[in-house]
Amino acid sequence: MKINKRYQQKLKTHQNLMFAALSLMSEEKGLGELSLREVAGEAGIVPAAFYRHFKSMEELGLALVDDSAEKIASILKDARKKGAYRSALHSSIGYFFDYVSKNRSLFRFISRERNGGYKKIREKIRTAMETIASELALDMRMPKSISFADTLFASQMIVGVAFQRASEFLDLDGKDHQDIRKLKFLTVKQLRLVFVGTIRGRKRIRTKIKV
Amino acid sequence: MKINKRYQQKLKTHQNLMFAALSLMSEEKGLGELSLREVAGEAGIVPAAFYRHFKSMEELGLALVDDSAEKIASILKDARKKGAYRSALHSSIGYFFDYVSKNRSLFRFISRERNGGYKKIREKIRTAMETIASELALDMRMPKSISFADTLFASQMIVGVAFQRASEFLDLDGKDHQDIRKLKFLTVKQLRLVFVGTIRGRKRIRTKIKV
DNA sequence: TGTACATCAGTGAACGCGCGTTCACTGATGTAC
DNA sequence: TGTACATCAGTGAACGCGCGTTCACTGATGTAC
Repeated sequence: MKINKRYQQKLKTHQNLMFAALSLMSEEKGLGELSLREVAGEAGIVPAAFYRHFKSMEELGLALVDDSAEKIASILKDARKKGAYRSALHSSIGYFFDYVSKNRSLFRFISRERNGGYKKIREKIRTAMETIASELALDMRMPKSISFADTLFASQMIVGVAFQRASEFLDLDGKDHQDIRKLKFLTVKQLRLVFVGTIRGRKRIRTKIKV
Repeated sequence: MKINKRYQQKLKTHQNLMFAALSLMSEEKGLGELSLREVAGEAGIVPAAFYRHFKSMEELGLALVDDSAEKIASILKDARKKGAYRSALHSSIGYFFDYVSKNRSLFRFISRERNGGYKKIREKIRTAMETIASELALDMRMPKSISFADTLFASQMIVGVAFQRASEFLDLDGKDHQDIRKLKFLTVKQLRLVFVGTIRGRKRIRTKIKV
């Protein structure tokens, strides 16, 4: 009973193409700035063969969102497991930024295409972020007085904050140790504010607020 | 005393180029997807003449950030003035989304390039957002117990939320009236949470929080 | 197992196209006298 | 005011280049008998 060699090779090339695209993205280049030819070249196939796998770069991008979202979700799940006995916010944040640092292209891709690139891709990323937030909400231990709806809303904000800060983090990139410390501090502060707002926001406040 | 006709014409073309670039951006195209030739064409000059004004598209982009940030800042300032006697958050939000709707390309450009495009442009946008947040902080009436530093931090979050939601708003674009209502509702809720978190966050909270 | 045919991922050449950039130029505007 | 020269925004042609896409093809792998 031989397994299908041809099919396996195709899967391999498929993955090579996605990996190639991710690798070719950088500080200055997103999906939209990549050419089909350079991606094919990097993946070790001829440009025409690209079409055996995707009908356009946009389609490759959509596949890449699926892939990246899955990886990020499992990374975060893992981080939550590891941090199970360390509930302090700032140590969780430490883990998170470590992961971002070790998976630059992944986070860069998602951050960049979240508001740029193709509309379909933006929408897919937003859906994926919702999914990640839902998973986070299920794992989050909030006071019993907080409804699941509020927990979910908080987790959506947390995911939003995390991705935005990850994007800023990637631009600091190794150097600027002082700036990175500041960014982490601000992230902790911002997330703490989300928790405070969620937990203390049950009662109506009356203040002169104007925006 | 004749004014300088040649210089005025140059300024005009300069503005035409920036306007052309902004107009050519759309749901699917950011600065990085525009070609020098199409921008020059739209502005009514020959490609080679582009170089009389900018040495690259990136430089045009940087000029565009200055321009857009200034416009958005004055729009927001205006909105705050108009809303001076209507302190309710949701009516301010209403004004804001109206402005976004009437200045799509402006907000689209900033949202898109904030995390995508060229690094220099990202940095310039972030600086501009800081400036806008500072101006907002000065105008914001917070309880006396809140320090200016905390007010500033809140205003930075508000600006961040506003731009992120503006970006999502632009993708709903006219249709999906129900989704737009939901988006506005979520924005109000999110901003309210920022205020609650800021005002009630003075005292330390102790809860089992894990991220 | 061996043979004959089908499948199909990847090839390689070719195409027309728009791109960024260069260059010598033009002619209206500005300046010095 | 009139003249002679300088400036310089915009021109138009040319360049070499990488692009996406098409096509008939190849040859290893898979399948039917």
